[in-house]
Amino acid sequence: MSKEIPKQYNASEHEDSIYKMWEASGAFTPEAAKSIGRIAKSRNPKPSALSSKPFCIIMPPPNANGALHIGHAFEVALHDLLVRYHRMRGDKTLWLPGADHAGFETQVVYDKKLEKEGRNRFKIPREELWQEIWNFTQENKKTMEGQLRKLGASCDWSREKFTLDPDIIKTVYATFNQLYVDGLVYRDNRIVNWCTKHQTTLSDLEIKHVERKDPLYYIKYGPVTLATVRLETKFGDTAVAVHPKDKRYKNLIGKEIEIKTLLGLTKIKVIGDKAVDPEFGTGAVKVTPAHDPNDFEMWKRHEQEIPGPKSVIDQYGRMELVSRWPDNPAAKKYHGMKVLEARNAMEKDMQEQGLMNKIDSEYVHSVATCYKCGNIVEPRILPQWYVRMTAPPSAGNHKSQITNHKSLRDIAVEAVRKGEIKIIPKRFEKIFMHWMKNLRDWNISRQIVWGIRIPAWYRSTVPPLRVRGSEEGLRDVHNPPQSSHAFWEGETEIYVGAKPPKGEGWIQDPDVFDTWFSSGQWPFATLGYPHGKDFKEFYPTDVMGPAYEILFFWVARMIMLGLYRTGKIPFKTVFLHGLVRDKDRQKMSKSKGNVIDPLGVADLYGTDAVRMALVSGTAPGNDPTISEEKIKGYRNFANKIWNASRFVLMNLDPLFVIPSEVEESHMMKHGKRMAGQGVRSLTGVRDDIVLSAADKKILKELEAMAKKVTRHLDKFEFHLAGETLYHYFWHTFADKIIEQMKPRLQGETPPNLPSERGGNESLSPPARGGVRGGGSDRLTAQYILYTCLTTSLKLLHPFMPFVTEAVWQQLQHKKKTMLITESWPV
RNA sequence: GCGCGAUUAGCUCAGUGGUAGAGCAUUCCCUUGACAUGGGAAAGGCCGAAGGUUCGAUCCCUUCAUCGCGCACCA
Repeated sequence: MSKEIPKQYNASEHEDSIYKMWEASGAFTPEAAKSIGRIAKSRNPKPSALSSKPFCIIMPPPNANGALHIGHAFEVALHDLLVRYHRMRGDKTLWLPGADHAGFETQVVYDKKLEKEGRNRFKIPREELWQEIWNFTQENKKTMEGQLRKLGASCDWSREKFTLDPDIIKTVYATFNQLYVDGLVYRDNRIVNWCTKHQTTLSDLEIKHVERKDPLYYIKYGPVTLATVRLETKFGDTAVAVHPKDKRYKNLIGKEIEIKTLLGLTKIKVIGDKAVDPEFGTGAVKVTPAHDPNDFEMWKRHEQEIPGPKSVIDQYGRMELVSRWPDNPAAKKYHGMKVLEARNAMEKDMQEQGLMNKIDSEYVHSVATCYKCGNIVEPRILPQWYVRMTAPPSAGNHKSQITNHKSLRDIAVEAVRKGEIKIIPKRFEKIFMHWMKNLRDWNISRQIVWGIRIPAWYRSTVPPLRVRGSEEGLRDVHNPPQSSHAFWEGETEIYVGAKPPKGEGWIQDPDVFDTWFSSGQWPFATLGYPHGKDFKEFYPTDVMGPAYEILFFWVARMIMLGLYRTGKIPFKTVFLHGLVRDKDRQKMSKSKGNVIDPLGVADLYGTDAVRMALVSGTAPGNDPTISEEKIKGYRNFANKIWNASRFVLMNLDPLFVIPSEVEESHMMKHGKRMAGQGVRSLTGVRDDIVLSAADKKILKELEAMAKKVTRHLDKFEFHLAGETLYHYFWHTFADKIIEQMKPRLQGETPPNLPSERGGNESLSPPARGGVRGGGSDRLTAQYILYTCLTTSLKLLHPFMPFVTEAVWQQLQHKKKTMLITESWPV
C-alpha cells in the first residue's frame, strides 16, 4: 500500500473528486444526520455527544454581480467549519446556500459595464435592461456556485435560493402588505438623500459622511448676517431662523425683513427655532427646506408661518431657476450650472455687489456622500416608501404579530437585550444598541430597475406631471417609468398589492425595494414561511455569520422583520467576522493590486491551506490578515498531515490490525465502560492491547486535546481550536509520538522503553511482518498511532476537509465510510 | 460631538491576576527510511504612558497619548 501513496499531498488531484463524492452521497443534506447517528449508536449505546437536534445556518447570499473574493472564502471557511462540526456531532444539519440579486450594488456594477460599452441605462427600456441584468446575474450565480464547491462548502444545493425566486418575492410582497395594513410602511413626500450620479435615493446607511474643508460664507440678509456653506441654495430660502432666546435677534422674530439678493429685492420672514445654535457663526441661518434636511424639519415645525420648500436644484445637481424666475437675468445666468460652479460664480458676484461680509476659508465640516461613487448627496424632496422604525403599529387595523404594540426597533432591541439573540463578539452588541437608539425611518424606495418592484399602485385624477427640466427641454435622459418624481402630485389613490385593483388608470410604482428590505426577510423566506416543512424544523436558525460591516444593513433588519413577521427571532447567534486584509493590514482592492484571488491560491496551494490560513491567527470579529506566505505555511501543514498519515498507514500491519475493527471495538469498549457517565474516553482498548502508563498518558492527552478543541468550537473560538490542532498534530503527534513509536513498530523495543533515535542502523534491522516476541507491543504502538491519527483527522476535518478526507479514504476500512459523516470523537 | 476597538518579538497576530506565546523572517547545524512543503537548536519583548486596586497587574479600574472603525440633521 505504501508505494501507492505519493510523498507529497497534491491538493488538486483530490479536491474535485472528493467534493463530488460528498455531494453525490447526500452528505450535505440534513437527512445525512440519520446515518451518522446510526453508526455512532452502533458503537456507543449512549452517545452523549450526539443529538438529533436541528442545526441550521442560512448562508449570507453572495452578490450575484461578480466572482467570489477572499472575503467570501473566509466566510465560507467559518460557516463550513461550523456546519461540518455540527454534522459530525450528529445534529440534523442544514446549510442553505443562496445568491443575492443585490439591487443597487448590482445596478452600479452593471452601470459601469454599460458605461464601458458606451451605453447608458437611462436610454434602455426597462424590460430590456432588466432582462440584461438578469442574464448577467445568472451567469455570475453559476460561477459562484462552482466557486463555492471549490471552496468545499458543504451546503445543501437542493435547497438553494435566489433572492428573486418567485416564492421569495411572494413572501416579500406579503410582508410589505402586512406592514402597510399595520401602518408600519407609509408613503411620504419628504427630503431624501439623492445621488445625482446614480439617480436614486439612498437610505441613511448608504451615505458616508466625509470631512471636507469648504468656505463658510457670511452673507448679508438685510439687517442680519448669516453663515452658510451652501451659497447656491440661497435661491431656495424661505425664511431666516434664529434661536428664540437670542437677544440680538429677538425683536426680529416673526417679522419680515427686506433683503437684497442676486435676484433683486425680496422679503423674507424671521423665525425662532431652538435648533439654531446661537454660538455658531452669527447665530442666524437661512432656511432652505428643499435642499437641507435640517431646514426641511424646521419648515415642518413652522409650516403655518413660512412658505413651503422652493426647489432650485434639479436631479442632476444643476441649478434650476428659470421656471420660477423666467424673466430674471441673474436666474438665467446661474441656471443649468452645476452646484459648485454656481457657488463659485455667486461668490464672485456677491462680493462685487457687496452682499458678502466675509469668507472663512478654513471651515471644516462633514458632508454626506454616496457610499458607492463618493459624490456629494443632494437632498431633494421626493415621495418614497418608508418603514416606520420607532413607532408602534397604528391602533385599530393592527393585524401583526407584534405584541404589545411595540415598534420594530423595540422588539429587536429587546431580543438582544434579553439575550435571546447573542451577538459575538459581544462588543458588537453595544454598537448594535447604539445604532438602534438613533434609528430613523427607513426609505425603501429606489429609482432603479434592478430589484423587486414595489407592489403599489396609484391612480390619479390629474395626469402625472412631467418632470420639470431645463428650458431646452429634457435632455432625453429621463425614462419615465424609472422615476417616481412625477407621481406624488398626481397620486390620489394608493393601492398595495401584487396586482392592480379593478378599474382603469392604475399605474404601478416604478421604484424597486431597497435590496435590504427583501434580504431582511431571508431566513424565514428561504425556509418557506409560514407552512414550509423546513421552516417548522429549522426556524429559528442557529447561527448567522456575516461580516460586521453589514450588522446594520442586514442583521438588524433581519431581526426586526423576522420578529415582526414570524413572531420569532430569525437566529440565535450572530457571529460577526472581520474583513480580510493583506499582511500590511491594508484593505484589499483592485486598485492597490493587493487582492488575493481565493480560487487562484486554492489552485496553487489547496483549498485547505487557504481556509486554514484565513481561520487561524485572528480572534473573532477582528480583521484577518492573509498573505501567500501564510497560505504556504498551511499548505505545508496539509502535507504534514498527509505524510504523518502515510507513515502510519505504511506501518499498520494489514494481517494484524484491521483499522476499522480496532477503532470500532475501542469505541464499543468505551461505550460499555463509560456507559452512564456520559463521557467517552480514548484509553479503553481491546483485550489484546497492553497499554503502559506512558501509552495511557498519550491517549489521555489526545482526549484532553479533543475536548479542548470541542470547547473552543462551542465558543466560536475557531482560531484557538485551529491552533490547538495545528500544534498537537505537528509538534506532539508527528514530532514526538510518531518518533517514539518508531522502534516499537519494529518489534524490538520492549514497551515503555524511551525511544532512541536509531543511530546505528545495522543493529536495528527492519522488522516488517512482525516479530513474534514483540507482537503485542507492536500492536499497541499501531493502535496508539491509529487512534491519534483518526481522532486528529476527525477534529481537523472541519478546518481542512479535503486532505483529511483524502487520507481517510486511504484507510482501508471494512466498511467504506466518509470522514464527513463520521462522528465527532468526544 | 457621541460610541466601539487597538497598542505584546523585526513583521502579522494570539493569550493569561502569579517565570511571556505562535507563524513568518533571522542565525547555526542536519541530504537520519513518513515528510527538505522536513528535523534539531539559537537569538529576539520594561506586553503604549502615568496613576490606582492587589501579596502580586501585560491582564482589572481611572486618566492620557497614538492609530483604526462606527454613528451623527453643527448651518
